[in-house]
Amino acid sequence: MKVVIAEKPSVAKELAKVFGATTVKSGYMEGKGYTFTWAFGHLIQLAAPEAYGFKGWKLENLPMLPERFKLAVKQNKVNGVMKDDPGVVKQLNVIRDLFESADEIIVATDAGREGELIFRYIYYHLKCKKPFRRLWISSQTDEAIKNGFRNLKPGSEYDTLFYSAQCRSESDWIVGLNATQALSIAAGNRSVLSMGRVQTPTLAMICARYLENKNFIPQIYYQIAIFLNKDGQVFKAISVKNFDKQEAAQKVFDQVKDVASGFTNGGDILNVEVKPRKEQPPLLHDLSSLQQEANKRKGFTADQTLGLAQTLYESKLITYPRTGSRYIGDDVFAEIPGLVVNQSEHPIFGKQAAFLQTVKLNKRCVNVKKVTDHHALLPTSNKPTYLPADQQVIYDLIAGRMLEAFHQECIKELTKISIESGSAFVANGTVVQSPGWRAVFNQADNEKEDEENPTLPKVVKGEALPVEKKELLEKQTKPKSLYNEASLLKAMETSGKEIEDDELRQAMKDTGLGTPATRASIIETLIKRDYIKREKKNLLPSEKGLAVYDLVKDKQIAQAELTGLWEKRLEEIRTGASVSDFKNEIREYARTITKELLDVGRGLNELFTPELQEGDVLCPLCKKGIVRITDKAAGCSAYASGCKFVIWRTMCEKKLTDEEIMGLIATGKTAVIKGFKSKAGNVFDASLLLSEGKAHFVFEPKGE
DNA sequence: GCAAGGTC
Repeated sequence: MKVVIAEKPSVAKELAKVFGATTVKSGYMEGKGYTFTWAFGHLIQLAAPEAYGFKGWKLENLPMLPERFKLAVKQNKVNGVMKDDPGVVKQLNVIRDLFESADEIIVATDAGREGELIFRYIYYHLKCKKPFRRLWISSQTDEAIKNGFRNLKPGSEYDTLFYSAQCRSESDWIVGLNATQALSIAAGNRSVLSMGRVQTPTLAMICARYLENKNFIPQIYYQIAIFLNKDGQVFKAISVKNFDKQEAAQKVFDQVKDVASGFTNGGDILNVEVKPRKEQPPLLHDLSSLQQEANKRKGFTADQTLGLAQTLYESKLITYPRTGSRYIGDDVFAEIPGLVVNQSEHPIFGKQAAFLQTVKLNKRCVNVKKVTDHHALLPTSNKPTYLPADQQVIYDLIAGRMLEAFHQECIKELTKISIESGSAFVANGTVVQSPGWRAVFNQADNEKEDEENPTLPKVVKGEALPVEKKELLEKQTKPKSLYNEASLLKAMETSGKEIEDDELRQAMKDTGLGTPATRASIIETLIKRDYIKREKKNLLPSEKGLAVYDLVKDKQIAQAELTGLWEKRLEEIRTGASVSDFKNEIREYARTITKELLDVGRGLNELFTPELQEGDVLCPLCKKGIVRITDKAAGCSAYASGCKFVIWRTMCEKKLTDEEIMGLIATGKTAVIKGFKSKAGNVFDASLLLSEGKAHFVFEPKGE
């Protein structure tokens, strides 16, 4: 018997269908001498530090560098305790039994690095020794599946792909877990200060943009606007030059030959330039562009959009959503006319669907070389009947984008009129002559230039027109806007584009920061860690996020380029380069970053220390308010009362043991002060311990 | 209590 294992149930079922294996069993399907089973993504993952004896978060464990990594079943948290995921265990048992009875395994996980890892981790975890061959297809049409099965590859051909995947996985573990624990421990182990190859550069991007925006000093500049009249139609022209100084602008303003200054026709038309501009339709959606569009239009978060798309996918209304490709192959293109027909009744774009049936389809999105693990998002041949409003929005974005992508160019006419009236002016206007793909959603093009005319009258070179009005405009330069989810997702995708090195940039372009499937969860992680928060549509760093950013911004772990560097090496490993060289470098880097973070992380203590104001607490002895003294250089704060007792606490002070506290209490007095709030938002109770002329505040975070 | 990567 041959056992086919897919990455997810939907793919296994598609494959089974093509083979006519229709008997449905628990966790697999069978027929015609084949069984088709599936995983749910990563069932097996690298074991947690505890598996290597690293118990708790302790300085002496760091850096954690397991000699050989162990594999473990994916875990879930149940009532605060990690347990093997029961659904995963059940499916693994199915897979184990099938593998045991198999003559041969056919690996049909997604055609990519992670797909290979998903299978190999299961295979090695089960200690399976059966021979396996690899199915490598990037679409699930019958033709592609049949072809793929006729061309199964020896499993060993993908060994180097597995090594690169394993390196990715282990490196993220080594760097992420060590850096996280190092920073958290250094900052006093009061909360999780997570770090990672993807999340930290993402945080850095948000913080850097926030600071740039906040510290931006707007420059004032001046322009002059004049309004000309052509047979009753008024249009606006702007001075060609911008002026930094008001006086210079005023001088030009005074020279304008307007009607009020006694010039009947003071605007000389020097030139009229008319240029057509063709706008190609946008590419089909991948997950990231869908998330961006849904965020821009409807304010959906990346996470919401992913969830809605997943539901539509499970209802078989759209193709696989976690795709990073915006292209399809010729096999899928053959199905497009039918899919277009399906949209003919659609209330928003049914007419355009009907129109598309009468013209030749634009093949811009058809390029099988640009199809990666999965092709671009499309509606399926199933027609939705009723959908909840939010699902409908996502469905429409996908179906509408399909119509746009195969539609015709939008043709615009750009007109530029050059005018002389004391000095040089220019009037710009754009007229859409043929909307083409823009007719699908019929939405205004929001990328119009500043001060542009909606329509311009027909004027000819050599004419002179009256200048009816003039205005002196005071303007300000604007900072780059804060990140919102749409612009952040885009920046995560293309962070490679700002890299000079060509090869690096190429490696970066295919991957970006994170993957389509994980970007939404990276954003959610940053929010969960209190590093960033949503404010209206924007993503803003918190005080905690900024403090962490400030400590790590110059380190490699905060650079988006790190992913590019890794990708380049991983690709080399895939083509046969040494695995151990890379692994050794990663270990070395983990030692370095651990040391560095342990060192600088102490600076974060400040974040977790309550801010006391004078008068907040009265000294139990002299009844006077306390004052805070901070010595930034030493990284210490002290609190002092007016009486002979000096109340103090240093930031870097060792936490007192229970015995020590009991000893203090035995000799002195205690007072408990409740509910201090630190900058990071943690609430503390403090015990004030008085002893031998000194007193200590002992802060304990609440509810941890 | 940690990463990033999949997917339900």
